[in-house]
Amino acid sequence: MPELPEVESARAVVEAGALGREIADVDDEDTWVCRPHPPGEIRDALVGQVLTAAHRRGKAMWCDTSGAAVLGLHLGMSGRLVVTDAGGEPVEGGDRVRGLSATDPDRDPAWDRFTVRFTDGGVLRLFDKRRLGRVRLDPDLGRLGPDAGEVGVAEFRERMSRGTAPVKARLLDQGVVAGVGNLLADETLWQARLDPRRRVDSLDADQLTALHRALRRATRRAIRRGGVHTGELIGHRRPGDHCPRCGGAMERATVGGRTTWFCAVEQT
DNA sequence: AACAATGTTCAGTC
DNA sequence: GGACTGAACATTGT
Repeated sequence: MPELPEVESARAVVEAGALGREIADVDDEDTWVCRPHPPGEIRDALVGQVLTAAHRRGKAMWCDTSGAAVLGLHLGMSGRLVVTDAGGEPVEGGDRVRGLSATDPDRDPAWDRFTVRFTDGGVLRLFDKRRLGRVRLDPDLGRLGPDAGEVGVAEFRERMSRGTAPVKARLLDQGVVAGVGNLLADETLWQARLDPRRRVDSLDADQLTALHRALRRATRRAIRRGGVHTGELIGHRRPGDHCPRCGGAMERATVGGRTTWFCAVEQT
């Protein structure tokens, strides 16, 4: 699930429910998710501290603590954050679409990959079926581009137009602009009526400006509505589907290594 | 059973 | 060295 909008939801949940509570214990035994930290290293850095702020840039999220550590959280392909209060009730915050309640049958505890327990009985957990999420101390954010929902038009044009890659591949490059995933990229390119396979050096200034506007619109709209799966193009990504705007056949391709759906009539 | 999956990274190849 | 591509990563769902 997680692209920028989902991560923003997760960040809001942490901000609303996990700040200022003393950390009693941490389960960091999953050495794959917590690599390169050996078991106990993250726990030792967090126990006795409180989280003081929750930040996000693109799909990267991190928490400041009262100690020296910064806690980096990445949801990967399928990760979600669940914060529960002392009574085990999930904290509401940003995830309006499918909250994972404590009683949700979908919430197999075997998929808890990282857990922070607070002294008041509350819990913050990373729930991740595919285990591609990542927890680490002092994450390196230096290679991330500006956030996709915040980047200005001039900087966007300058960063996007460099090189010769297909425009979708460039959108997915987190070092160019941070936060765009496969679904948001398809949605954005569809809104901008651009062929995902087009090389960035073939785009003129007007098209780059339109792409910027489409990206910010799609990103902010998805945040507002609770996720990328609220986009207009979702549900039109199967063989035989049609463009919700013009009715033309949706076409499938592989661009930037990802399955790509676009309207072959309108996206040129 | 084979393949795709909303992400990142690393090994290759220009 | 930079830009770019494709496979690998771990696991689940179709």
